[in-house]
Amino acid sequence: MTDLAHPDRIAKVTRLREQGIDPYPARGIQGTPAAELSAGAGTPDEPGPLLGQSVTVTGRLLGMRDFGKLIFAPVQDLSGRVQTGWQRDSLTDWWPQRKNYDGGDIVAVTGELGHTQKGEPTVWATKVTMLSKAVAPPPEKWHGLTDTEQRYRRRYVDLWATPEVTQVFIKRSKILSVIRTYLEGEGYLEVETPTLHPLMGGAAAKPFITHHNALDMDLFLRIAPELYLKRLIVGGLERVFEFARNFRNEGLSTRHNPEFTMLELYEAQADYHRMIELTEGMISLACTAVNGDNKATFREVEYDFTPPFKRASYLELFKEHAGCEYDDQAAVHAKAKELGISDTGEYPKLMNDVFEACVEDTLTGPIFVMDYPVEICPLAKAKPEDPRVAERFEIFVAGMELGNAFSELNDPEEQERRFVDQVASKDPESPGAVDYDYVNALEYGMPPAGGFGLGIDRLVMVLTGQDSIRDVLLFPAMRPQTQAAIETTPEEAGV
RNA sequence: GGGCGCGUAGCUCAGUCGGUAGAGCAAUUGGCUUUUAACCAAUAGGUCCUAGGUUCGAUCCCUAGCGCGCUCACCA
Repeated sequence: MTDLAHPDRIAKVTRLREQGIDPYPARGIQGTPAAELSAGAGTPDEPGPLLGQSVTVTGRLLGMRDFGKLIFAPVQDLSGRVQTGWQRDSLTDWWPQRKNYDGGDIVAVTGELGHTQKGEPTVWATKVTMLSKAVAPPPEKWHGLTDTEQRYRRRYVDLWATPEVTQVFIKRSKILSVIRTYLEGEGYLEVETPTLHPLMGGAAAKPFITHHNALDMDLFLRIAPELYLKRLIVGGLERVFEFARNFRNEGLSTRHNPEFTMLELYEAQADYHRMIELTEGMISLACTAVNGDNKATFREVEYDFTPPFKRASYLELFKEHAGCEYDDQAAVHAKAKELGISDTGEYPKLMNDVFEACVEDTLTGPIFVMDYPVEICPLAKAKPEDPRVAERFEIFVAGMELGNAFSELNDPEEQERRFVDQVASKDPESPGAVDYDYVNALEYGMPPAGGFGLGIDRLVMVLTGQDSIRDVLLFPAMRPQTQAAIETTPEEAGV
């Protein structure tokens, strides 16, 4: 037992057992959702279809009020709450053990559905069954859990103590479901690719490194599924998508969690224009699924996701906000200095840093930023009409990058050259070795293809109006709380 | 990693201009058959985040650390 278990409640567990009652019975009891009972009872003036029927409700006891010979005991389940009324005269045999029941306990209550004098739908109990005794007391009934640390650490309490939290995660599930259904309707195949990668690639980020004992080799937790999914396009699967959990060994913020979910999809014979169509389609559907229409309010600003979204050219945005041409190195260096951006010696990175500093905050969105300089797009195909830029877009909402797409590079020679350049780069986030197996895949011929990656967590933030990525992750990354957890090394844990 | 803020009962919070702490809810006991933040009375519950320092005395002041939040940096 931890010190959260209350001695009085532990004593009640013993008392229940002494009375021959199992406080943790093996079988559950199926009931009717609380919300259905509330609705089904109607009002005293307009009785609902369930009024007067014998019903059962199963859930957590919260907010009990004891009047001596009558106890009002609301029961909460996933659907909501319904009040139950326990009367001594209807529960004669059971009555003496009522004191073994506390707020937080999981119970089943059976009885006739009726109303109180004030018209509150109420299950008038003829039977009360303990399904699980809570030895830890619930949070304070009015304020609930407000300490964000406690909410994230003890989500198993937060979810029922803060009902809005549950709604966010129900919406997250709906968003995933709608996107999946949409893509399947477009002929896409959902696939799963490795999470343990022998080489890092498909994005630029610091990786987590782990070790496989039997193979005696280091492996990277994937930072992106991109190169595997494109291998499947070479393999002829034509349209594939994956809800990929990616891992990046970088800082935490309201927009960053070390593991996050990215939807990536690839479509043969498509280009980035087709990716725009899919992006607009899935985001609009997802928004409607959770908000009823194409509007979502995020950080006190309303966004409209009715297609088509705005488009703007990277080069033009650069000129407009940075005040110089993207390839005017002297001017860009001057601008970088003015903004206090450190120069790593890589001009394309510096140029893009200037773009991000000058432009990103202005991208209220939803907006597609189109046609990025080819130097910062190692996996994208150059635009035939203007080889200075790659056929790539990023979609922004609230100044936040939500997704990234391009017409995929499928020239093996060009790909190999760009990989070699990356490896030679001083950037510590560049891959350490060329992925020759991927080059080899391209040598077999990858059809022209469009690809797209969408940050699911950020999309959920925007669509559900949550300011922090932690509020859309059930268990956001936190430092371990207990000293024991900190001091237990992997070896001690038997790993 | 930098800056700012916070850390007191199971929960939500007061408070002590330095003399080892209180309220409400939760819990326990008693009362109450129509409440819905029920009510009334009583009881119990605290390493005041940790470790040093200053002091006759530290929960309070100082230093360091730990944890959390916000923010900046980082972030294809």
